[in-house]
Amino acid sequence: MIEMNETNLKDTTMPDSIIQGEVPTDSKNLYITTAIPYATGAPHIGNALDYLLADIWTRYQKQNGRDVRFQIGTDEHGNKITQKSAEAGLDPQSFVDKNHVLFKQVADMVGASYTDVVRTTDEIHKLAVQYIWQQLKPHIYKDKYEGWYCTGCEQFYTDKEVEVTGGKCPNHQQEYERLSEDNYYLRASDFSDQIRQAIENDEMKILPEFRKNELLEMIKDGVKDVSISRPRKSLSWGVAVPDDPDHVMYVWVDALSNYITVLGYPGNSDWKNYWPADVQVIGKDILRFHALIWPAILLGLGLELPKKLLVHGFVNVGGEKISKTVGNVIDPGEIINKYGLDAFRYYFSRHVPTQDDGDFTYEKFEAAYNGELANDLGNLVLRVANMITKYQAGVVGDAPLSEHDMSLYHEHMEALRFDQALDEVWSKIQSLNRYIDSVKPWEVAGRRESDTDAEDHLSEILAHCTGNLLQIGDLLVPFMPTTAATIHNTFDQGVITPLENVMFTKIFEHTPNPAAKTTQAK
RNA sequence: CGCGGGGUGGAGCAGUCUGGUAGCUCGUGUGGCUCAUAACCACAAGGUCGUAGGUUCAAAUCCUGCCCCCGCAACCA
Repeated sequence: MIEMNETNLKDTTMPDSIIQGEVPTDSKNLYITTAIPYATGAPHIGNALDYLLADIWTRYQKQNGRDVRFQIGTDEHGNKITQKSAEAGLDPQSFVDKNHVLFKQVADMVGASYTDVVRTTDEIHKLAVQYIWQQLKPHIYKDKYEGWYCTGCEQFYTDKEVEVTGGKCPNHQQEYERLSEDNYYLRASDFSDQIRQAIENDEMKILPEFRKNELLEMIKDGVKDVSISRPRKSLSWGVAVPDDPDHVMYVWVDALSNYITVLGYPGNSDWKNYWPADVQVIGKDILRFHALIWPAILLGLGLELPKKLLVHGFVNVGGEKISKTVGNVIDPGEIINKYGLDAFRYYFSRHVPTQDDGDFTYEKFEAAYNGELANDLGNLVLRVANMITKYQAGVVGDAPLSEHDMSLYHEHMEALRFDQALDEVWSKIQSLNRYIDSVKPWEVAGRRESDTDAEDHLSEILAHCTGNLLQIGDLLVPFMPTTAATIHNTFDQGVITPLENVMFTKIFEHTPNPAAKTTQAK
């Protein structure tokens, strides 16, 4: 969806940063990726979080004048797909066609402004992956894989699984056999030192830092080679290994390569304008593959490593792990329908720590919605707009740009701590509420008949408020696009555009309504 | 001895690297204000900082032991 002709414009028409001097000034286009979920079933909140975090970074960079490409997609090969599609009475391709749409819908639902969509069953992807395999050949070797095999399941099981089940397959009630088969292996060990160094010196920066340390500890003795194929008889739904039709690619080379094949690698040289990726957003469960196997592939191809891996955590519900059997799955659509998209984006970007596990309950969500969005922000916008309408017939004086130092906000953004960046915005919102209470514009308005300076003073105050709100609107652009637009539309034109609706109407479905209590007390 | 994260007022967290009045948000109580969505603002109550010891003039912060919670543990995609 990126127009090709945009890529060469950057030299002549590089836009000025909206927020000058606050961001690094290298002018390269940026590329941001999300993990491609396995298209076996329905999307979950973790996928939504991937899309959201990537989108926040994308919008922030676009706001700063960058040209950003943002990829989403699905991983559509493997035995689980074959199995699930059979259960659903579909052929594998129809099955993934159907599921692919579900993931795309979630991305759309959370407002992700992606530019590219990749599917591992795309013809062009499969061809590119085979090309990649060819390039990797100096680092590929064939070896025996030996393990416990169930002829009923037609697959291998780990020692641990065999131990847990007492040596008998629970699905087929038969004993595992010791079998061996040929696998191709990627000699990731060739790149142990390079990978370790890239992680150590932040050339490929892993955020948060404790994940980086965890990983370095894990590979202090080197990176292990990894099996990257299966015999066709045990894995049919996948990309054929070039020059060896009896073998099919296992997930790694196929799926991880999506990050470059979607850019057009190797055929369309436009990929060079975007790779290496600026940020790759992943969940903590897939860090190892992205920090070890993926770099091995890239180094084998002679490509640069991604600049940053943003590792987010999991979302719990009331402290419990989300699980389908427990039935505590949360549906983004339900939240968005009731509270609105911006409220959803707000909660999951501020109250779920960007780089750690978070917790969701409807109580917490609603408390944040009513307390922070409706009371702090919505009410602030309304009270300022109202005073301008009431005291100045809606005319906004010259709003001086707020000279508030927002370097902390930008520091947090650059560090990919979106939660903390929003904390800064809210502290600004609170300051403005305090400011209004301390200067008491309504008293100033009341003095205008007797005090000739009052008129000027009042308009100064309201202009100051307007300037601050416009800045708050700017800062909210990456997080809450609609809200930011509403703020700008209201104050931007020199004359107040009255709000059509109250922002963030109070909702008390999961928290007590204070109105009931106050009435009773008085 | 597998690796890592964490235990701070009712709840959720910051502070620990670079020792020295324990801070923030919510909740609770009192008061103020009226521009505003029963909102906003001020003040107050409430913590022996998991536990036992050690170092120090001084420890949430440094050292040691112990207890508890939570992830990861390589083919699971």
